Amino acid sequence: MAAQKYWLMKSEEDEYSIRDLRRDGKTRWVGVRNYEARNHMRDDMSPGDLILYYHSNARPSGVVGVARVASEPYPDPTQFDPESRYHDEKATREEPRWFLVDVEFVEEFPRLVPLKEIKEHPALEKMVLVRRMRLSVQPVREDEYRIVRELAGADG
DNA sequence: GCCAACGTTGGC
DNA sequence: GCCAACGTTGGC
Repeated sequence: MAAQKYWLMKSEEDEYSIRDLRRDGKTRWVGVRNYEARNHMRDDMSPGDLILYYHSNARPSGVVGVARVASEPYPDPTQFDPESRYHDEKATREEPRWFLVDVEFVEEFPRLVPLKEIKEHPALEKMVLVRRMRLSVQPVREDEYRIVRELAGADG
């Protein structure tokens, strides 16, 4: 049994919020078009990994809940679809460029943990979220995951 | 809506 | 392979 892994994934609140994920139960994480984010999904994610769900472009932005990786990585079908906003004309089915995983709802926190609070927390200063802007899929350490959940007032 | 950060593209 | 131009992310 492999060690439990943790991630943080960003979604614009207006685009696909944690309420949308709760309603749907599960969704394809389509539209990631950044290589580093893709590599995390394609190379390192496994079913059962836990995800801090982050609302960007929100008021305020922050971590709002937990989701779980619910599939093995596979090619993002929107890259092949000329009608999609995520279409990539350089991608082929023989050589897909973009990969994703399915993500399922686990919990919405009693309260949002604002980015500001994460930035100011001494034990969270090494979080990728704090150190790197503009990375929508990123690894999280177990202690960071635990602290964020505590800040959110989540049970367990 | 503004704009800084920063990843990607393409000319050379 | 460098790097300027460009486009996007995402906080505020």
